[in-house]
Amino acid sequence: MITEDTTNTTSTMSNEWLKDELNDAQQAAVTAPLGHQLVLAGAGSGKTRVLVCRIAWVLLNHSLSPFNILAVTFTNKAAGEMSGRIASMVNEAVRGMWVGTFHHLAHRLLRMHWNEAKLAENFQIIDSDDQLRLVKRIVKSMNLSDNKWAPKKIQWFINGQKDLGLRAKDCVRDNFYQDKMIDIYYEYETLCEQNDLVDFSELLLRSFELLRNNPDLLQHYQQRFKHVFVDEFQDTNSIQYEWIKLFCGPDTFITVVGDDDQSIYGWRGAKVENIQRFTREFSNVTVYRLEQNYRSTAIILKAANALIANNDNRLGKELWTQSNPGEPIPLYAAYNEQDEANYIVNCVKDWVHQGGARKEISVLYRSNAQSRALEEALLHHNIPYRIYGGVRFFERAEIKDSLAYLRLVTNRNDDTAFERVINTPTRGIGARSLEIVREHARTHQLSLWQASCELIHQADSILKGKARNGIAQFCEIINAIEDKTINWNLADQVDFTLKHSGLYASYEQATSELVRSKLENLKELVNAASQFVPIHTDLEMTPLALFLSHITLDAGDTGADPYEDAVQLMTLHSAKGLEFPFVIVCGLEEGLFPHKMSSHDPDRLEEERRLCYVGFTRAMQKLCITYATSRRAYNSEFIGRRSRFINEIPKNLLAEVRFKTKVSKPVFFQTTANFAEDEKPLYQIGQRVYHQNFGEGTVLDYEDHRTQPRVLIRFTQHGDKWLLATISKLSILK
DNA sequence: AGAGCCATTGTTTTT
DNA sequence: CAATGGCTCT
Repeated sequence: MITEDTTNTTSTMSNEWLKDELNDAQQAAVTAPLGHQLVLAGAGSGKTRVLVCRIAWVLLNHSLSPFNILAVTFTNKAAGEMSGRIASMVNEAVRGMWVGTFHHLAHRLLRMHWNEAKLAENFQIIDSDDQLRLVKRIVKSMNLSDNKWAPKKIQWFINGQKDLGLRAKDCVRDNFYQDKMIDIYYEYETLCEQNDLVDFSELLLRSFELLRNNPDLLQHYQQRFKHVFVDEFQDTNSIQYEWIKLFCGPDTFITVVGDDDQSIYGWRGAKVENIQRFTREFSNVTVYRLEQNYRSTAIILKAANALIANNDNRLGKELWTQSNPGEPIPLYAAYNEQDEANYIVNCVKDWVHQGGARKEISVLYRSNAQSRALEEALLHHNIPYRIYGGVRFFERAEIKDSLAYLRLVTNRNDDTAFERVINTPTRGIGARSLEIVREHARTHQLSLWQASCELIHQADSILKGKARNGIAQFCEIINAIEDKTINWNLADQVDFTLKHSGLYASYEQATSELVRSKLENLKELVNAASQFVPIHTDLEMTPLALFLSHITLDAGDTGADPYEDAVQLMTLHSAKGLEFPFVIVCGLEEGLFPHKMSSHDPDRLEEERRLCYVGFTRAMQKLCITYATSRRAYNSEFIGRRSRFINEIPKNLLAEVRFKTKVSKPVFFQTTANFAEDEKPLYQIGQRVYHQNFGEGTVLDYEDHRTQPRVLIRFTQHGDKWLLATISKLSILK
């Protein structure tokens, strides 16, 4: 049933390399006798190296083949890095080894055993965007107001239940509110079944049930996997824990690696307690601690340690380093978010002036919305940058439209895809005709596709004229794409779909720049298809089906282009597992970081602090932190205090960039305009001004404790200058 | 049927 | 303030 390479290809290496490359603690973990292991690995302590070496060690010294290894990570990046490093260490080692994210491996299981999992062979994976649409449709069809029953809340609820391993039938009905939620959950389950759709949480839950309900299968995998490795164990949720536990048979050893101080996914169900639970539920677990940090300078590490020491809920661990102290951490108090962004731009310029590369710099922020001010500033100064997260490529509307066609080609029962593109581009099918199709589908228990086919072929169809032609045309398009391109290569297939669906044409007509970019995106999709190399070739899937799965599972996980020298912008969450020579953590204000949604609850506050800790510990040589006194949120601007996290860093590690201002009496602008004495504008920090010789600049500071009041202005072209306030002629820019 | 306008509403983090 | 959704007008 399962055919894979079982040859043992690993015996060419000696063990000497371990002695040179690893410190004592690392060596102990790597060379330990077989058994259950818990490795508590602090940030930058060589966690991945230990994991990789341990796998290599087990292969070399315990006559196991790669076939016996299961290694689970959270991100594709981590999985890729792991298999790459193992491969370079042990010849050809990864063949037959299962290395991947929870979601990938679960997906793989379901593809291999779709029948036992009670799925259609051509089931599709939906992302959270599709999921939300589905929930919206259900809420509407149940005649519930989406004010009271916010689709996002319901989506959250459903995923939460699935993460706990609960089906709709297992949920406890405590009150009216939950009752309704569970009803919707039921509807959602049915809809997914009918449409052969599987969401992210479903991948895990379904594959868990698959193994639990099929003892033969379970036994097969338990015997196959002699050694299981789990990375970032602090981020596992309930179902993932159970999932892992299932794989561990009586003869399976398991190694988990984690750091309780870096647990930042509690909000989506991750349970740090899984670490302690692991030591309880698996017998004779040996605990290893990696506490020497190799990444950061001593000052950065001290700051991070001091910060995290404020958390009560810790397993306890103090990182140390032999590195040199490095520079104190610059702390910049910006006037507002623009000033903050400009300061960051200057940091980038300085770094580059000193011979650094832009791609060595990462700017980290709490929420995606913060990227805007940064983008504007970087754009304005022509500094190449790259944003991770935010609106991802495959989430763009035009791409989703294209994918909907491809999904229908793969599976006609995909109603979500059907609804999305039945009238995109417009072909004369309105809400009324669509409702007829929906009604027919509902009464006859058909998919929308099947209903359409029946309706257009009935002699006395309720569907008339234009709409009927439109639907018939649509069905022909889908069928034609499949018939014609069935043996074509993937890129041509996608290209033909875009042509034949009319999507290309609909964007080609328009002239606006916005629409042009959409056309570019479509071409980029074809390009992505041509670049696509299927990995799991052993699965019996068409290249198209593999491509579609790949897109939903790997969307947005595009790593940095090594040739592109761009500043890296990302949230603190997506920075986990990465490191950069120069890290800037911005927006350290109460209410933003820690976020106000988390400030009330002590547990969630600790998670915010861990997030900050993660941010600080990404830095290798230089760390810089900033906050803004005033920040434009949605309607108004709000004045924030500096984050408590800043105050938790010992003063002597910080270098405040600002000068102390001593203002005893108002200081006025000398402007080019003629103002009456009493209406002369006051200097304001953050104010944009223009100087005849120096051009545009921003007021950074002012002081009047000397005989002459003076003002510090940061000019875009000429850098920082102190000017005499009453003499320099400045005009105010709005 | 479709475009465009107005109003409402939501603002954390994501595999 | 932006983005989405619903409504109206053509």
